[in-house]
Amino acid sequence: MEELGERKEKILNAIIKHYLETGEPVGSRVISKIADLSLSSATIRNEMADLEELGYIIQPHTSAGRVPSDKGYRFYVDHLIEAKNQEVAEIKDLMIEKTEKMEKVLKQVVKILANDTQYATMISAPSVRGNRLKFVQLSAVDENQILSVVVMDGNVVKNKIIHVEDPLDNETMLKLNMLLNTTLNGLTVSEINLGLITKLKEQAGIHEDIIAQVLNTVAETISDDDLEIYTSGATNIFKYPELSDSQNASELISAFEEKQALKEFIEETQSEDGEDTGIQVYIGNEAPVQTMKDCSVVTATYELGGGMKGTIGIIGPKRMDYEKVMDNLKNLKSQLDNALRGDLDK
Amino acid sequence: MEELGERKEKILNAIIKHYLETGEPVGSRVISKIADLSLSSATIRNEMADLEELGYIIQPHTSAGRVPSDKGYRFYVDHLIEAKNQEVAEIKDLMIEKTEKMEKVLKQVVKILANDTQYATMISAPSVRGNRLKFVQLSAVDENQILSVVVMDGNVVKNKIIHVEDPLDNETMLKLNMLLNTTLNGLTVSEINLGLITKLKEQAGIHEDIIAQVLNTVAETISDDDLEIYTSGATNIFKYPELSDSQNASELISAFEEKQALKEFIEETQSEDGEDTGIQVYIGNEAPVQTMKDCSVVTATYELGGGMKGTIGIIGPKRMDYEKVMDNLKNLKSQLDNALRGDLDK
DNA sequence: TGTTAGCACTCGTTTTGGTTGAGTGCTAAT
DNA sequence: ATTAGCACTCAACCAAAACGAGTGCTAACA
Repeated sequence: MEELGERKEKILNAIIKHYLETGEPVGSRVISKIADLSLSSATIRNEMADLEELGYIIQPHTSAGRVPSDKGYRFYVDHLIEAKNQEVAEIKDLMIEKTEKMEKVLKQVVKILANDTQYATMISAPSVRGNRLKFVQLSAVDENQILSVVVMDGNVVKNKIIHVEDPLDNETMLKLNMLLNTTLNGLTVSEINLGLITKLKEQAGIHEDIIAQVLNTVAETISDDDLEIYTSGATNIFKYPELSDSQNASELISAFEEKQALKEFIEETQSEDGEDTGIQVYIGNEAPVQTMKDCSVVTATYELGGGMKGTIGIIGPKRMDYEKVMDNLKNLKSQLDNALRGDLDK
Repeated sequence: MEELGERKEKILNAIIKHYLETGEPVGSRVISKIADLSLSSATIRNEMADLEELGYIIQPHTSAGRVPSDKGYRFYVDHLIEAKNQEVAEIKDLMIEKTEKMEKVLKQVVKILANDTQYATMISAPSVRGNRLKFVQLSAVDENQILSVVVMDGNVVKNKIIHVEDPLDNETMLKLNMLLNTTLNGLTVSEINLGLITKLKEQAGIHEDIIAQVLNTVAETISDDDLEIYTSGATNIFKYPELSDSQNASELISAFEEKQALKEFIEETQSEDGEDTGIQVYIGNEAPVQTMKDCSVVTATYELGGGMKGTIGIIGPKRMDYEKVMDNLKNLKSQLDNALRGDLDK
């Protein structure tokens, strides 16, 4: 990337900052008044012409002020990160109650975040892929129904009703439970391979269909289409005119409703290893989802140990308040860590 | 309600029908051509003037055609219901897979419905208030954690992790399980009164806190803020210009996101006993929620026996295709009945 | 050589005013 | 009671004009 020179940088920064606030194209006069470098509008104009040539800013039409380009935003954000990286994120307490259901925590978090930032937000539950089985139990609910309960590390509980033709006597039930627990306990899902399954079924004898259904439950637990995503504040989009012309808004909100696009995002996010901070910024077309080409998306990945990863994301206009958003996310990231971890071993 | 006279009725009907199709104010000429009564536009004009005076139609501005008022729609819908009541709803098979999770069925239904009608749709899971306890079980997950599983009639399963200071020995656990099951089995939640609770705790001795937490889980199961609502097609709103000016659309979609308003709706719906068909139509201000004053809402209540009730709703513009929507709902209502009932005892 | 004042120019936005046409209400004829 | 006819209304459309924010360029200046 080209070297800009201090003055140009300052001007570019001023332009972007002002644009972030107003959302209107910003002209040379404004900058000459605002920026602490005392220069006339004419000089600024010259510099702006240069900046435009370099691709950092854009003139929407001949006689309008300038607007940051994606490249401009990128510059801004990158420098922001540089500047911020040293600082320790100041942690205001967001009052996450230590409620026992992760689902509730997440719903609460995403709501708070949306409210606080006034952007659209999403959060994915930590994927339990690679998570360990902790406890399995079958119990007879009535003659033809067996309830299978599976508990994974992190207290993710999954249950399923299994239908059987003939009632199981107590003893068999006990034996099956024993078998399942001793065999599966402590395993990750990926460790349950075909050999193991065959062995299990063999030992279960005539009840192999039950085993199959239990394993099915386990498989479901980590299935990808089950990746839960919570969203909030989708309608905040309407607060930003550049996003809210009905065509655009409709698509965006649709994406939020469907959640399919969000999943793609989260996968992308988690694969692309976010540098040290774990925070990533996608500006405009950088986003892996076409629908969001007019937005910026800031994501953070949180981890719970044992490879459980989740993603928080904020979707807003390109002129979002990156500083605030990134601080917020950093903050939340650590709090989430605490809250959920605390939850786990409490 | 005033008597209209056949001719006025015919004209009113023609106006509304035409308006439903086009969404444009309809003038006297159009009606004189369309309606099978051969009258000149002038005559129609006279009649229209009358209808306006009676409040069935409205002139948006002096030199425009007429548009149905809420009262007009109401007239139309009421007569529609009268006419349709005799007929048996024709049942096309919607291919609801008999998957075992109610949640999935509902999500699927609401999606199909939204897709089919092109309106916004919602569905509430059948409330288990008044539902019976079928099975309770505690099991030790590890030293400090006990998993409590509660199964209600209709196979609604709820679980909760309970934290304890000291591990429980096997025997105690067995005793507690026995106690809980014998005492609670077959009871509805409202039947679990204070006396019972005290008695239970007494018998549990030092483990009364565990009992308390189990009961808590039961209480949560039927708590009102837990009333699950699934929605789909909220963005269909954008398809109807009269609803999609950004102010309106934002509020509406917001309502869909928050779901609070929808809850109010569903409560209203279920209390107000929908006549024989179980289908209700709210036009404009008839809706109990202010946000929807420019919409019409059609709801149907489905029942699963044992007092479990759920509500399906369709939210669209006032000029929605009532006929289609009501047919659709009637249809779905019965299918849902089958699918979920089938699910229950399968 | 870098900065600045001045000025002509551009171009989107807003305002204005005129035209159009669908639709009405009223009146008089049928 | 119905209808033809006509004057009237008014939102919608369109083109021309006025506006003004902002530019690029040039010439003067430190």
